[in-house]
Amino acid sequence: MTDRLDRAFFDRDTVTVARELPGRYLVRIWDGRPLVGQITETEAYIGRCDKACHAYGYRRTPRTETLFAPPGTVYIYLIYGMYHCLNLVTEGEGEPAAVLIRGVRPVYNLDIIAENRHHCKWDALTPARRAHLTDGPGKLCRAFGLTRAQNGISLLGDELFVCSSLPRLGLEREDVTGRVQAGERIGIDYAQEAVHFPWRFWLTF
DNA sequence: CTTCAGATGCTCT
DNA sequence: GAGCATCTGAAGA
Repeated sequence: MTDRLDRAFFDRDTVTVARELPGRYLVRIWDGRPLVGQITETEAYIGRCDKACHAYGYRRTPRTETLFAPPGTVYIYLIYGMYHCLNLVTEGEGEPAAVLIRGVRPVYNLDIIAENRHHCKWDALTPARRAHLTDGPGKLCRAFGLTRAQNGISLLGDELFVCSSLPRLGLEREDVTGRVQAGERIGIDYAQEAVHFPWRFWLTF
């Protein structure tokens, strides 16, 4: 069986969830096939206390409505008019908070992932191009076919979910706790003191 | 390797 | 109308 992360995993402190997501597998069912990426980079956003969060101070607007949904809900928004960002809602219901997935490493159905990004096969990509295929929030959404059409869906459904292992695909659980680094978040210069919160986590080699 | 400009449309004031 | 949780290709070092 696949050990899929359930609501209880996401119904915890957001920074803890963000720290524990690297190394797990993001699974997107695309045209009936699983596109899989190993999560490599995350960031925590917490409405209660974080000026970088769209729902800072419990700000409730049409866009932030999804952040108030139950833990395990998918929050996707459009950024810079052309890219999407994937977030996973955390903490208790009514606490607007989420983890931004900033990067994954492609591990299964590589040809489809390459096709979605560059309209070519995986084998046609240079090592440098492979390394950067899904290493940004906008890139991975493009590669995994995620848009606002998926905003509000649940990770407990069958379109998109996160697993600790996928034995049927030969992907075992990895304990990467010793390889996770923490640092400041990216691209939030407007967020004053929150700029320095060490709420970004990434996998090292 | 690095910097830099430009793309593009939604969201909230 | 201003700004945005980004990415790309071009140009330079």
